[in-house]
Amino acid sequence: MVVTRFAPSPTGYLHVGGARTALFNWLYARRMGGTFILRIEDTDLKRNTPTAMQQVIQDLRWLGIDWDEGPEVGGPNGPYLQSRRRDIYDQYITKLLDQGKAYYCFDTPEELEALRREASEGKQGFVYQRPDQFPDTRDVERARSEGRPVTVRFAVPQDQPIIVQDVIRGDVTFGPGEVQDFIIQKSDGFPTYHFAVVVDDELMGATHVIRGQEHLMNTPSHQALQAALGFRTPVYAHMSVTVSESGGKLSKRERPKALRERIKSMNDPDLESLALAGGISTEEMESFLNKKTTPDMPAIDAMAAHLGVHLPEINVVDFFRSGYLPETMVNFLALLGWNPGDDREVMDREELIAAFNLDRLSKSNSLFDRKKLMSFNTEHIKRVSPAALLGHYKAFLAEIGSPAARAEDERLTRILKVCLGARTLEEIEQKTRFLFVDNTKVDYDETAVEKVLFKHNGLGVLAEVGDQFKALAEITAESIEQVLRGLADQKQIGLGKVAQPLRVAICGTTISPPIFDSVDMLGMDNTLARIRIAIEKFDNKN
RNA sequence: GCCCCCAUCGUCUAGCGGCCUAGGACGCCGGGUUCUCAUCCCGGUAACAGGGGUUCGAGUCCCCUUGGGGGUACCA
Repeated sequence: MVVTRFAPSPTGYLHVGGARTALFNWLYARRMGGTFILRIEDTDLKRNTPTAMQQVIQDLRWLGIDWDEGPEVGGPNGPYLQSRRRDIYDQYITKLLDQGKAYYCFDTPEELEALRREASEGKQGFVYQRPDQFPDTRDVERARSEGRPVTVRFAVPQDQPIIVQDVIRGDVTFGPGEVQDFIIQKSDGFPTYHFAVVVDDELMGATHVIRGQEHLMNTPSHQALQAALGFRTPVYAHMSVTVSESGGKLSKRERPKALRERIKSMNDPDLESLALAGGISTEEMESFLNKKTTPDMPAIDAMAAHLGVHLPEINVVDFFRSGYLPETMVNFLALLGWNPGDDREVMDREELIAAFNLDRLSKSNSLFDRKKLMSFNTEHIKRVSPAALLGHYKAFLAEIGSPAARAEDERLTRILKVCLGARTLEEIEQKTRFLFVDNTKVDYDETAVEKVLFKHNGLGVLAEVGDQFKALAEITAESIEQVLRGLADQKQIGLGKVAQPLRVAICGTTISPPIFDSVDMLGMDNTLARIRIAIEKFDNKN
């Protein structure tokens, strides 16, 4: 029986790197008919944010990654929040202490820092000196009374090499002395990650640990701990890392960075109103631009929205808000460091599960290519069922607060149908926003008006279109098409010369779904009203 | 500094000693379809990081160099 787990620390939204790790573990469990566990690693009080767990859970749900054990669903090996498992960790810490396999330390962070600095100045690696005699309980009491911090360190056996058998990388050997003693219990009484992960993976029965390459160096420590506690060693798979276009690990810092660069590239940014939009002070803005501090994500998002700039998506929720489908994300993320071994690329969850295995994971890092992601999204928009697409679209509209969110399903279905070929849901929303604004509130694009209405007798043609529409008995996309094509033929001009003025009149821009559908969806009354308004508004200016 | 991992088109990758004059996809460039945008169709461009071995034969195995990434926390 295969048991895998995803163990995020709740520090904020789930980012794509974490989503990929979750996905690989989930795919493997599903492929093998095993169990997938969600465990929250909240052992660092300083880093945890209260809502982060909910955000991570939401993001996983959106992706369609479900868990058999974990928060909200329970399970036989709970609790699934490490902060609620303190007594369990304490038992094992005591055991190691009693067996002389771990020892108390009283160093202050400052002392350790000084030792490290000294080592690096001498171009030496820092090695913690294990005392010849381990402190006893009296020493602990004395240290406590002196106000010194008390931590517990694991004494890593130094006589044997430790071999990590990684399914992706093969055997990786760490010589004796290369793995040094490390803290397993912090001075606040919480276990460190290294300890909690080992205990929980044992107790929860994890058979396979699929995680990022950044954990490879931690693995010998974990194995030493497993040996000392008499635990199994799970199968390890250290995946390649996903890097961003700007080089380096795909990081949450990219969004603030992109925004900062954008602001700095503006010749006269209105910093005051921008700070206001972000809900931060002008001092904070100053500090942000000088790379001293970074406002929180909502502030960054708000400022980006205020400027109308598109920040690179990093968190799963960013992709949702940009109009990507969960199917796209799952497919694309799965192909970052894995492939099915044939030429298939566009796949749904079931196909991925059926094809997934651990032997086809690649060793080298991969770059997150947004262009390819977009092409995958185009494919999935065409591939998912109309009902599923409608569901995704409604969720998207609600998330971004679009006025279209209130539209009936039938109307939205029509919109999706005529927008097939769109690359993102955002594109569809923007392209059909004109359907949801008041006739008098159409936002006319200056260059579009200039280019289409003022040239080639655009307004004149528009007036004729209006006249013919008024005379139209039956109103369907087909009859509208007949009118427009007939008019173009009659005037010996291209259809574009007829369609574009009409498009600008009803949409305000030169971009919309096919004009016949656009008119039909808007309704003839509204169309005639907008034609009249456009002519009144622009005729005298020509 | 030390330790570890990695290395095929711009990008994701196929390739597990001869099937490779290196395949696919995205991008890009050119052409076509079209009422706009997008889609769609056709064509093209483009890679085995460098140097040594091993072998009858190396993209595929070994070593070195270079480059990239990661680790070196009372973060996970």
